[in-house]
Amino acid sequence: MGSDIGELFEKIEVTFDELKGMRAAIDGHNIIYQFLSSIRQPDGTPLMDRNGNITSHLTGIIYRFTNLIEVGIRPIFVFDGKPPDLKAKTIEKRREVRNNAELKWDEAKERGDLEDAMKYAKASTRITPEIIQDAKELLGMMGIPWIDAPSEGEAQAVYLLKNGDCDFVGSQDFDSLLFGADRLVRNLATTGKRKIPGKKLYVDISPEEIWLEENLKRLGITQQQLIDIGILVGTDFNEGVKGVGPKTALKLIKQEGTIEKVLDLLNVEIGELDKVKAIFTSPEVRTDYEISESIVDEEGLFNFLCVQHDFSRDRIEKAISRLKNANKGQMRLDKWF
DNA sequence: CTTGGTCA
DNA sequence: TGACCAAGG
Repeated sequence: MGSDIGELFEKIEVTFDELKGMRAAIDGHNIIYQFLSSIRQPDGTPLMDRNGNITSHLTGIIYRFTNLIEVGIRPIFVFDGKPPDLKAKTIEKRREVRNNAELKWDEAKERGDLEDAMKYAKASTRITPEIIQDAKELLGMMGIPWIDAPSEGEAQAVYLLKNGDCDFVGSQDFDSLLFGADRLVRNLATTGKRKIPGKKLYVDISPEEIWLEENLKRLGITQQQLIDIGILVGTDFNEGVKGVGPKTALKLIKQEGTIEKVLDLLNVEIGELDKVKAIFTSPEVRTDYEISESIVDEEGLFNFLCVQHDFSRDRIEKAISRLKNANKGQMRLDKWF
């Protein structure tokens, strides 16, 4: 979300075979946002049931995670709790951007500009408590465990990783690296086609992993210095220094050693620096969670998706049977090893 | 985003 | 098969 530090890291393409059997801590907010913003009609309208409830995220979750479970990945969703106070400015700014985009979406629709309509519709994506609630209900019935973080979901996901309760963090964002995620996997989807924004061009996208330790070694920095770089560039919790991007930040941190010295050199300040640092170095996490994969609630899924939310019977029956078969395969495998 | 039909 | 595309809810 916040940190623009992605370009500093080396990404390694990875196959699903290599990820087979692994537990993935999924950043729930991140993936739901992606589904909501991308699963839309040409004029930007999201998928909805007959009562006008948005269902784009449910579509995304049922199909993508059926696929992932079928290839042997075991997801654990982590949801955001209460944001740190320092995030208030970011949240307010996002709300303004959303409201503005909503107006422009309407205007674009009126003048029949589909491309603009889609652009502004995506920018107006809003995650409501109902959307999160529906997602959790669906996950439960799919047999996918989820937990609530007390604060930042990414931080909780990294705690799971460090605690041995998952094998990697799955997110498009790089923030988990600031929290110390040893292994981050991006593009965790089985169908690898993605549209290039604004163009009618599609490229093949495959999963890629980022190993934190190797990257720190290659960059010649410590974890603390990576956090310093993130803060210089800007995070959800601070604004960052104007004119300083990832490359400049890396250079300055390597040259000066610490963010304090860099700020002295540039003669600028970052408000509540120690508090921002602490969000990454000692984040608020829950340690008393329980992760339990459950069985597929066939009837519940059919009722929730088809009866309540107007999903196609054929498609959902197929997805349910694939889910059940995948789980059976998993069980058998567990018994053998 | 994913599915599933069509067509070379 | 694989590329392409409309539709999904």
